[in-house]
Amino acid sequence: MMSMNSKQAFSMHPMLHEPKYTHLHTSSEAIRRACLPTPQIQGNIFAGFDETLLRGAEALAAVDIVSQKSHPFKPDATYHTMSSVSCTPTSSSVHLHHPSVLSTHHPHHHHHQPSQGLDGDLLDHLNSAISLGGVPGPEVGSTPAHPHSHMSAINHMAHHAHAHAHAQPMNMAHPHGLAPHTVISGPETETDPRELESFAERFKQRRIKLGVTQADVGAALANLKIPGVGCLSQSTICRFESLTLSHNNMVALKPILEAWLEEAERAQREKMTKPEIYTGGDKKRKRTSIAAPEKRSLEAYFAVQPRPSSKKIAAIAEKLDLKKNVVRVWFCNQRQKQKRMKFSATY
DNA sequence: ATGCATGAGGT
DNA sequence: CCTCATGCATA
Repeated sequence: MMSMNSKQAFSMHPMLHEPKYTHLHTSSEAIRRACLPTPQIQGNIFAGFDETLLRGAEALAAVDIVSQKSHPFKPDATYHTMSSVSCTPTSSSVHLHHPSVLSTHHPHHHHHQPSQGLDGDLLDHLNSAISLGGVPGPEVGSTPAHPHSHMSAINHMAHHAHAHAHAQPMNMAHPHGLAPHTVISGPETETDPRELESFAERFKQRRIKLGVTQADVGAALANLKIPGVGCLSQSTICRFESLTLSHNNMVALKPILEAWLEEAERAQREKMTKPEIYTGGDKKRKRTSIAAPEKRSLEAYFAVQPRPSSKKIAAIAEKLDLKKNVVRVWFCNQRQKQKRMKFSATY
C-alpha cells in the first residue's frame, strides 16, 4: 500500500522532472491574474494599441448582430450522474474514463447568442488590425458571473457528508459580516466563496506540512474508498488550491479533500507512534501549441463572439491556418476559463 | 501552473 | 455541438 506520505511523486515522465513541489507560491498572485478580463500575459502590455483591433472587432460584431437570427437560449444546466471508474495513478495507460461526478446547475440565464455573419473581408480586416500588434481588448462581451448556484446531485452528497454525519469540527468560519440569516445549515449554505478560498489555503498549507505533493494527494484519494470518488490528477489538486475551478467544482471537491486531509493527518499521527513501518506507465498525446499571433486573433474574435457558429469557426480556422477542431476546442476552453472561480465578479 | 484535449451527459 | 469536470503534456 502506498503511503500517503511518500515523498515520491510518481514522476510524470522521465525526461525533465523533479519529483517535488516544495515551493510555495502566492495564491494572491493567481487570484489577481484570474480577475483580469483577459487572462493572457502579453495582453496588457500593448493595451494602448488595441484600439484599431477593437474597432475592427466591433465592426465585425455589428455585422454579426444584424445578420443574426434569434436563438432560443441555453439554460446550461447539468446534473451529471455519478459513475465511478478506476484511475491509473501511474501516469498513463489507456484512456481511462472517469467519474464524471459533480456538476450542477447554473442559475444564470444571461446570454444571448448571436450567430453568423462571417465575412471574408471582415475577417481579413480584423486580422490585419490584429497583426499590427494589437491585443485583444479586455472586455469580454458578457460576463455571466453566476451568483450562486443551487446545486443538485453532488451537492446533496456533499451536504449529507457533513451536514448529516458531521463527526468532526470542520471548518466553518464566516469571516464576513453579512449573513442574511442565521445559518440554518440549509442546502444553500456552505458555498461561500470566501469559505472555499480559506479552505483551499489551509488545505495547501497542511498538505505541504505533511510533505505530500499535489500528485500524491490525487492518487491517495482512491484509498479513501469514498463511493464514486477515485483519484484525481495533480492538475486538479493544483487547480483546487489555486481556486482555478468552477464554483460548483470547488464545492464538490471540498468535502473530499477535507476527508483526505483528516485521514492523512490521522495516519501521520499513527506513524509518529510506530517508528518502524515503512513500505517502501504509453503513447504520448501531443499537445498542439497555438502560436502567439494566432492566439491573439482568437482572443480578439472571442471578445466579439464567445460562441461562434460552426461556420465561423471554420472560417477562423482557415484564416489562422489551424484545424477547425483546434479552434473549436480553443473556444470551449476559453469559455470555461471565463467561468472559473476566482471571485471574478461574484462580489 | 497551465494549455489543449477527451468524454460524459444534455439539448 | 455545448458544457463541465478532468487529465496529459509542458512551459
